[in-house]
Amino acid sequence: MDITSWQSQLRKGAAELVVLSLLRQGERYGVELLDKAGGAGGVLSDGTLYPLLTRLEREGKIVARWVMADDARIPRKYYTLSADGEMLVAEMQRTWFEFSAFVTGAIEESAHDRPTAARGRTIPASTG
Amino acid sequence: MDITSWQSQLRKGAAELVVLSLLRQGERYGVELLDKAGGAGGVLSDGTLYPLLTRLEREGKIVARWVMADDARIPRKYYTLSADGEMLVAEMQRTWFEFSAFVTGAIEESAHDRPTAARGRTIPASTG
DNA sequence: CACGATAGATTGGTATGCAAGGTATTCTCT
DNA sequence: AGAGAATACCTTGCATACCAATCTATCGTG
Repeated sequence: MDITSWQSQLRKGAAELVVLSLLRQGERYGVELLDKAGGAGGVLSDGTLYPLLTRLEREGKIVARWVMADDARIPRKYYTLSADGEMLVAEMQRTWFEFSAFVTGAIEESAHDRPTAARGRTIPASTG
Repeated sequence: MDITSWQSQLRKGAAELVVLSLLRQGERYGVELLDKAGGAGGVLSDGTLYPLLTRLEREGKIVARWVMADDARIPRKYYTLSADGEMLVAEMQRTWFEFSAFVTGAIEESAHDRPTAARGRTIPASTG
C-alpha cells in the first residue's frame, strides 16, 4: 500500500467527526464545509461529504434547510446539529482524544528506545 | 451507526502505524504486539493483526523469523522492520502528526465558538 | 483424554473514502 | 443566442481495512 491510499484509510471516520465538529460552530452548507475541511492537509472531498451529510440527516444527527441567501446565486442547503447530534459529537470528541493519545504514545515511545533482539535460536527454514 | 462501529472506522490505517512504530522499538512477535496495542483503548485485535503482518511482510516492509525461545513452549514468529519499513514508518509518523493536528484543531475551534444562523429566507418545502 | 493456555492464521460481512461522472443554475463574453 | 466557467448538490462503483467468529497446532495439567 502506498502512502496515499494509507492516508485515505486514516481519514475513515475522521470526516464524520470533523463535519460534526464544524457544525458545532454554527450553521454551514456543503461548499463551506469543503472549504474548511477539504483544503491542504484536509480530510474531505465532495464525493465523501455529500453522502456523509445525507446519511447523518437520515440518522437524525443533523437537520437541513434550503436557504435562498441574498448574496447567493444558487440555493444552499444549510445543516445544523440536532440534539442527538450534539450528544454524538461530544462522545466522538472524547473518543478521538483517547484514540489519538494512544497512537501518539506508541509513536513517541518508538523515538526513544532502540531495537533489541529476541533471545533464542532461529529455526532454519525447512528444506523441502 | 453506533459509536462502536465508528471507532472501528477510526482505527483504519492506525493499526498499521502503531504496529510499525512498535517494531521500531525492537523485535516483536504477534501476541506481544497484541498486548501492547490491543488492550483498553487499543487499536488492534488478532483478526486484524495477522493479516496485517502478512501483508507488510509480503510488501517487504517487515522481515520475519521463527524463534524457538528457551522460555517458550511454542515457536514464535518475530518481526523486524526492513530498511524500506523504516522509511515508511518515518513518513507515516509525519503524516499522522499533520492529520491529528488538523482534526484536533477542528474540534477545539468548535469548543469556543457558538452557533450563528445563516442570513436569508428559508425556502418552504414544496407541497406536492 | 479432556481442558485451558499459548500462538498463528483465515473467512465473510460491513462500512467508508473517493474518483469519475451527472444535474441544475447563474453570470460573462462574444 | 450560444459557449464556457463557476457554484452547488448528488450518485455510482470500486477498493480496502477492520473484526467477530472460527480454525489449526502445541504443550502442560488433572
